Amino acid sequence: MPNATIKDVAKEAQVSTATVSRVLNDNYFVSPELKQKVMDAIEKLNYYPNSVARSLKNESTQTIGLIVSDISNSFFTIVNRSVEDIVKPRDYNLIVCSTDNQKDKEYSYLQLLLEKKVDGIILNTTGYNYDFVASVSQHLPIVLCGRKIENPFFKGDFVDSDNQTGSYKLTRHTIELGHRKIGIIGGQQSISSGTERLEGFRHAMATIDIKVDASYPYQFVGDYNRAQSGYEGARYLMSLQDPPTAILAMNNELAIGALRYFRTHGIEVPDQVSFACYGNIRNSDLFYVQPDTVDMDPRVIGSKAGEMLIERIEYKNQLPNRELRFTPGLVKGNTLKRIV
Amino acid sequence: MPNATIKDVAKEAQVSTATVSRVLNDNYFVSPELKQKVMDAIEKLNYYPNSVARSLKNESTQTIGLIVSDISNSFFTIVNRSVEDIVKPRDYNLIVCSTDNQKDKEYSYLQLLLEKKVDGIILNTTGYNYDFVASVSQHLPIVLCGRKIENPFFKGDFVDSDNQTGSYKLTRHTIELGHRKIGIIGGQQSISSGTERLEGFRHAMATIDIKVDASYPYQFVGDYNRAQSGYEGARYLMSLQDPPTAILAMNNELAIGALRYFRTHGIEVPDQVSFACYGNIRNSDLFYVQPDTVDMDPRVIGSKAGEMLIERIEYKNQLPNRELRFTPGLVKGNTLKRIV
DNA sequence: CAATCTTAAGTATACGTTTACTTAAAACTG
DNA sequence: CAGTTTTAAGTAAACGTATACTTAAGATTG
Repeated sequence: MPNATIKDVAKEAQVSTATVSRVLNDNYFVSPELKQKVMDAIEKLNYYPNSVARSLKNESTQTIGLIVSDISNSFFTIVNRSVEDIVKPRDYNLIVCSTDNQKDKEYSYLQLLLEKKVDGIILNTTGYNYDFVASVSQHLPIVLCGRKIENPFFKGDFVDSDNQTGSYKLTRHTIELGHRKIGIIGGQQSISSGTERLEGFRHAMATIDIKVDASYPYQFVGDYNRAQSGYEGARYLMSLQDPPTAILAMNNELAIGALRYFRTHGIEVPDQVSFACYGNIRNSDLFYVQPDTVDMDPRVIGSKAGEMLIERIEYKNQLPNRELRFTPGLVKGNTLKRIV
Repeated sequence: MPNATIKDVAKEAQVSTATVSRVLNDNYFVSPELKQKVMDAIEKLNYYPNSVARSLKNESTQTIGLIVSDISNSFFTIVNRSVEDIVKPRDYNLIVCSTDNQKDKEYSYLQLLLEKKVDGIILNTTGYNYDFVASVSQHLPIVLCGRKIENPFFKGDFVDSDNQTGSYKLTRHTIELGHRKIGIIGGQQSISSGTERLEGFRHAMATIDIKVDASYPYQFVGDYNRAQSGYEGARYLMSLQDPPTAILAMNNELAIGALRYFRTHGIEVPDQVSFACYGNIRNSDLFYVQPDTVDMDPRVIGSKAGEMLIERIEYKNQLPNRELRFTPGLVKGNTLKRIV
């Protein structure tokens, strides 16, 4: 037996479908007797509503898309969970998508969510589809998470840590510990956090008159989503003729790769090289060293993104663009050492 | 301007909606001229199909529900990703739900996915809603993941590591290293993997004539989803008058908690107590010790679950119940030490 | 108490698709 | 070439719900 529909319930209760619908939605007066009859019929037929039909009629799916570079990155894992915790009580669900930072995948997921008529999207964009994202944003509530979009026509919100300040703080701190040859393993420059963190680094280095440009020797551009690329960055920097005395990894994945390189190659941290990174690393309290980090809580970012998106949905996207930046602090570890 | 519909396209191309639909689905001959006109109209109006309407008509949403205890547990994070990678090419999407192992949450998510008319569910069940799950399984393809269901009427598949064997192997190995006082931090007994792993432990202990029952002193029942509970387990066991010489944690979260306890309380592993756990721990190669583990790859489990579910969907749930068990091996670390 | 207002419930349409059924014209056939 | 078959395209119904509109009966009014 296929599922009962509202018609079956109506027939069973000897009322019209309108009455059944009214009982279900409790948005119109129905006499107690009929209400009871409907309830009984629902019970008897084991009826439950069909959301698809409801969505078609209501033009709202109560579904939110979450597009991130990689849901198995522990940062996004927590973001995912935090968003879920925020939206579930408001009766929203999450469709989760990983782009692997590929333009095509992001594009096709956006298209798909559009077709699925999601009510809104939380997007950690690749940065490559800015025009398309901007165009989608005209009609669909979007909160960008961690990565800004270039297009001035973009409509929506943005949540992130204050990358430039965080990176500046971290670099300044490293400088104050006496370091001058400071290596950086950065992320893609197509991504706002990639450029902003580099910018913070650059500004801090400028305070000691070191110019960070194409000729800066201690720079490696990695991929935020591949720990392996942090590994390669560490190898590159440590293989230089005159290696840096400190290395800063610009996100958690890169940091994991770098630490892996150090460990597997017997490079003592911080005795042989100091180290720090942007962003907390899950369970790093159990690591063989405790990296000094720029604190960035995915929980807060996820919750805020969820809240902002729901607001935007409720206001039918009729809100000014908003930007929320969390100013990060430094968390002391034992991988940054003063040098003389 | 709201989105164009198939009617708008039909009008623009001066054909019927049927023709447009046929062009879209490419499932019926349409003359090249008309086809071109339709394509042009689609292009011009920036039309894309409405999945909700399509789903209503087709009775298929191309959506799969993934219900797990906690999506931020690194094991499920990887499962999630693996499932996504399997189902995406088949045009399925994932709605992800975390139950926190609570009966009510699982129930309401199941109900919700039912209403959303998902095409199938991958379920890491709490174990509490077995009757409901069994009843849902009659009509909707379900693949259980990691936790079996009691009800004999359940219809569907089951994927897991071979818990009993894995746990037996691990315990036997520990015994062979000379341990006799072996502590176990287990999971909920409402969960099949909880009981099975305990059972493997029990069998192995029986080989040295130690009976593991309610009176067994070195047992702590924890919560698979809370590392904190592994911490408490380790504290409990190490605080005993005559503490165990080895402790086995029955999943990755419990293991993390236990290691945390050891580390923060200066308990040397393996000198003061040996340790091992069931299931890989993410990035444990960077930990201060490398736990000996029973290998369990979430990638394989996720992929298989995805594949089996899709098969089950394609065969309209007309398949015998299947059970897939991965026989796990031991991975050597440095936390298990021979004692004399 | 006739005229008007209120209201509980029903009728029927719409949401955007897909497709069974229909139709008209073209292509065969003997 | 009249009769039959094929076929490209159109018409209209259906998926399950929500609700604007309608209706009939009861309540209210002067």
